[in-house]
Amino acid sequence: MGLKIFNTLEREVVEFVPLDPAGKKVGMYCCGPTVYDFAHIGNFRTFVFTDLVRRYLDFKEFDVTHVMNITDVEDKIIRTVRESDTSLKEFTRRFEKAFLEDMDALGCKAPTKKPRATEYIGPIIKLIKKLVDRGVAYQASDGSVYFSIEKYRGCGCHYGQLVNLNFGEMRTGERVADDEYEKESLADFALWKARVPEDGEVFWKSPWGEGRPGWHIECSAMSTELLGKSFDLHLGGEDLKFPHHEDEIAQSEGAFEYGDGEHFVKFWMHGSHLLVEGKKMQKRLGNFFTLRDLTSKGYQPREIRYLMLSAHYREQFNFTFDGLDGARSALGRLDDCLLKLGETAAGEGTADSDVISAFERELDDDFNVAGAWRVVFDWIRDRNKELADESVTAESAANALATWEKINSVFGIENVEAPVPPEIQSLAEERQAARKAKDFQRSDEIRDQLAAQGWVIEDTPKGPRVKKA
RNA sequence: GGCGGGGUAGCCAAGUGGUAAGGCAGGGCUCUGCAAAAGCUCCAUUCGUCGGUUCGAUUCCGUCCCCCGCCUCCA
Repeated sequence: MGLKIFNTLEREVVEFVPLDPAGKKVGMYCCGPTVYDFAHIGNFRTFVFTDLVRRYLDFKEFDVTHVMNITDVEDKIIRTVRESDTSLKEFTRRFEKAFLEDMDALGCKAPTKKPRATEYIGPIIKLIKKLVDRGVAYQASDGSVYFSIEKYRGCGCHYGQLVNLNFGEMRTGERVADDEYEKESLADFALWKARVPEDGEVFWKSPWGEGRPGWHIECSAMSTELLGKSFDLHLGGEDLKFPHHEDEIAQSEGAFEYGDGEHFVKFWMHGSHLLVEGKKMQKRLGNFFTLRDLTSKGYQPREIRYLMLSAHYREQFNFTFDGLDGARSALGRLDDCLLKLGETAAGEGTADSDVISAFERELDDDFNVAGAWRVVFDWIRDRNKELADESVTAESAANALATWEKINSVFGIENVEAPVPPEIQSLAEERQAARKAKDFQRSDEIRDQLAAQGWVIEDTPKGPRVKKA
């Protein structure tokens, strides 16, 4: 069975065939965070999407090198550093740490490599030098180095691979006016920004004088440095298609020699944005959430992850609190079933290959997570039926758990069981004694008391089961 | 204005040229001391609009309406 993905480059769903002749190694690059603030759940939708791709490639037994950059030098960062007492490093490391903690909480596997832009200034300069030497970049009178789209196109290269560009028809809004540099053409973009007083102590030496890298160049430099001039997969949010990814292509294909049919990146994948209650997330609308905002409201990261994994990555997704509550219920159903299976299981199980291949068939189809969840929930219902009519054996339960483990290696919905505190446990025991004595008034009192503390009791034929509400 | 993605039950969300998965919420029943959990069951004659093609369209074509994203340092 082969994986098919929507390749932005081709604008259609195509078979995923890695560059590696053995079909084993996969180089994957994801545009990571700019660490100037806590990331919001919209950002995390993209990272949960890239994690799904990463995990599924692992599941398919590809040998994946997953690179995610950390952008730790950028206009907003420099401004904030200047306005505060911290150093660039101190400031960015703080948010990098927070970002990685959030990623971990959301069940995202750590990328193989997490290069920081500031630690790749050498390769960045090397790459810009290549572009200047090849005549597709120039230093302007302001000292900055720009990429010339005209010269690039003149070399027979194609600018506008990911989006259909029509510069004449484009709206050049306020954002261009902000960018007052001495460029030859409006479409040109900065590779190296000459040092200005506002940059403070944030600068590096280069053949073009002191300055700092432009936005796009870091990704070209780090990806080609770590994955080679051609690699398999590049992912990011849909807003990055243009200009960021388009410029990455231009910088890389402008700098390196590519043979016929060779490209910087073979497959591009873009995740759609998250809306909140039907609207774009904006601070002034009050619908701007970080992961920490949600966890402080009592939501669990796994619930957020589940919610994000309930919609196709190329569909715009509407985040709602109703949806988040629904995610909790759905996960509760999974947890309960798995808990019961765990109580019965013994020995090493074997995953049910029919279920796994049905699951795989769905994900092979450009990550049809909804279809995959259908397979999971149909399977859960069957397991519950067996549990209800007591036809589950220690072996079948173990097999079911092995099946789940395989599924969960892709979905990564952690099920951390809260340990039952001793005082809760003793209350539960007291209630059970009251029940035995048919003192239902007392036992219901205790149940209410437990509920008030966030614990629920389920009476089963095997005795009471205490779990977190 | 240019480019792109959508409109499927109360909500979220798959899907197919042959008569609508799954999840959440809701109703009923079984089980239970009562619950909870679970099971069974009900819940879109209908897939934004209007036309067309077809034996048959939600699925193909065209029209229109609406929503959303990008258009130069935002995932």
